[in-house]
Amino acid sequence: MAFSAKTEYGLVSLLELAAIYPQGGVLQVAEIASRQGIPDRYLEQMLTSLRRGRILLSIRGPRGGYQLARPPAEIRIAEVVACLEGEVGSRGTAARQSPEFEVIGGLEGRLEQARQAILEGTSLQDLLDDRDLRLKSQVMYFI
Amino acid sequence: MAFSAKTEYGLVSLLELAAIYPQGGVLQVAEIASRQGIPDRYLEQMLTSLRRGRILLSIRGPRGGYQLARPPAEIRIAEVVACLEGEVGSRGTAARQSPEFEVIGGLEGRLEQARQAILEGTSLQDLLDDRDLRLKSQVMYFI
DNA sequence: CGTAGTTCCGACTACATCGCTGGGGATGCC
DNA sequence: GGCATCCCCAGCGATGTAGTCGGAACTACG
Repeated sequence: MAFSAKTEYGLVSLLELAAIYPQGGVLQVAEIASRQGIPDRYLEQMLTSLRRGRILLSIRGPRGGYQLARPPAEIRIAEVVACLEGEVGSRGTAARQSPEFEVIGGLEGRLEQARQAILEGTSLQDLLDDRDLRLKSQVMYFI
Repeated sequence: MAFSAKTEYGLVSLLELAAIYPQGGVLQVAEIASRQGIPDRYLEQMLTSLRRGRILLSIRGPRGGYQLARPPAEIRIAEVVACLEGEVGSRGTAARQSPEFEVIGGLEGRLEQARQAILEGTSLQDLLDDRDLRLKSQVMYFI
């Protein structure tokens, strides 16, 4: 898996919220959790992270829930991923100081860069379009 | 870090061996370990994995050691990485079966594919060339 | 105003993996 | 035979991951 469970759970939740964003849609933790088969008390933490990262807005009290803070086209996946799996102090051990380790470090840099390019180049809207395409073809297959 | 310590250690060792491959070079675990500042008993395990993956040959007894099984240009980094961080049964938890999870899975697939393309497209010789370039510019800076 | 439905916050546990160490065995040159 | 080297595998501490829990804070509604 390229993503941790945390990241996956957060992303599917954002997808659900993105799908109903035009209607100013709000969903509760329990709704998303039960529909996606995710432990709700766990999902809670991801949505809290996303709120702190200003990707979600929360509404407290009865009839509360979460909604996107911005339109799906303005939410880059890179931002979401950073928000969900960031928070780890002192990334990695200080790289060794030999030419060989430097070369490997360069390769790692290129890998990270390629990954980042994809995540930066993908918006929540893109994933939503992907989902709608799948749903549509699924329906046509059903007919 | 894009690589685990295991993978980094294995790669720098291969780089050292690649540098002396034309002379049919052999190095011992202890030599590589001390020069790169790696715990030798740990490095031993990586080199054993690489031997099992037919990337290294080993010579036992006094004046023994390890050498590349093939020229550096014929060793793809993808193969090395797979050999070093593979060995984990049942890759990841079975992906959930909702359209949203499938979309995320697709994104993960694209990420893995981009990573794999880089690792497949890079040979040990490429990294060696990179290292030689760094060494050369380091020397010129020294002068 | 009270209550019930929610989000919010932080602590806790169980388990796996990672980085590393250690004990001995096998092999082979001298 | 002795020593240098690789070989195999067991275990250990620290860290991270996935998930659980108790309860406080907030707020819509009757």
